[in-house]
Amino acid sequence: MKEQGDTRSRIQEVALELFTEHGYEATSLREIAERLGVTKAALYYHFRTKDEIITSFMQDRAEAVKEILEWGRAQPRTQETRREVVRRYAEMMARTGHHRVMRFLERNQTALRDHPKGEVLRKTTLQMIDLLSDPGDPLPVRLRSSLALFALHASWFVDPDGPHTDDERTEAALQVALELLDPVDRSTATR
Amino acid sequence: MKEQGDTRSRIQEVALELFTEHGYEATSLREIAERLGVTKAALYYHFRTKDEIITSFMQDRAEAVKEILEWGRAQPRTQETRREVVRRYAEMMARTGHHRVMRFLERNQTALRDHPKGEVLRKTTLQMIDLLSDPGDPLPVRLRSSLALFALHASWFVDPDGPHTDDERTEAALQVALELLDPVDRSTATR
DNA sequence: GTCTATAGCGCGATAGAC
DNA sequence: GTCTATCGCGCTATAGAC
Repeated sequence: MKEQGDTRSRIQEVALELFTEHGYEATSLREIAERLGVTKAALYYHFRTKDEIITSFMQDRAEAVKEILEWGRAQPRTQETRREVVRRYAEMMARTGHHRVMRFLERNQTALRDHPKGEVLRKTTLQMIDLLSDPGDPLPVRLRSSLALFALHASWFVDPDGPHTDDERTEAALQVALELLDPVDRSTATR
Repeated sequence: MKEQGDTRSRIQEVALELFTEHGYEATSLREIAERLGVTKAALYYHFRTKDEIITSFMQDRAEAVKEILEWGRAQPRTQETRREVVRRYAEMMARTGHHRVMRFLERNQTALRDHPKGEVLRKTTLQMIDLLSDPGDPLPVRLRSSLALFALHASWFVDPDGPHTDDERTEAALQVALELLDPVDRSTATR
């Protein structure tokens, strides 16, 4: 996903928005073309299929997650490593607009069920959860790990009309995710 | 959604499963009919449109949530009320299979974007969040409320191949949701 | 690099027999 | 209550002109 304003990038930009807003299957190439002021056939010059449009931006998102994953696996399996993994994920997210692609993926889970790149991206997310807790841990622990990761994504869509800045969203996401990762002992804690 | 095995119920059952698994738009009436061993035309005897199939099971889910919502609004706006709202939601969920319809809704967000019943169900969920925290509360608080509700749904889909019983899922969901609702003061808490 | 025109297909939905 | 047969539509994708 380049920031450049060439036709190829503009197609990706508009497609990601429409696919997220109205759904991948529900969005026709005609709609994308109309929004851009060109015809369907023009899109086929830049992308060989409708599928290739989404492949193009899911690819590098999966690679960004894999990078964090590999760093985490090379570290000792401590709680501090887990905290750092979450911090790196949050930082990457804020830096790359990762959450926009994740939202697209989330809202088109069913349509992308058998999509190779969708599967890869979903699988890396599951591996992130397995890095934040052990697969054999009790269900509440597993649930908290899943929610920690989900919190990072969800923070961008809570109170969408609220006055929250991007920095506030990143900070809130990180705070809540870290809480979920290190639940305090409630039997001795003060309220 | 009756438990009876008549054709109408079986259509709803199969449709909900396929719509959740492969997506509403991606699932054709032909597929549903084939799975049931009948023809498309037979479906049209029981439901006038494809749309009506999903309307039929989203309707009463929205009403179940509204019931809890109305009870909660009639109570004093205390933390104990909020806890009880979450408990009642969890109980209703375990009792009615609510989570299956919520998962369907979640995974077909885009397709159901302009669907009247989908909007109602989504709106009642947002109103639940507004019951668990004030719309003006700081972002982390809002995020926790959203996650509390999401935890109740998500608990059914974490570790899908794990050995967890329905009771364990309900209990874990409730525990984590209540934690999110009443975060302890970490500055004085013991780890 | 973008156009017009169209092929080819599967969809939701309907008509009417049994 | 379920069948066969079919209609009309909009979709992805392609061919070939400019």
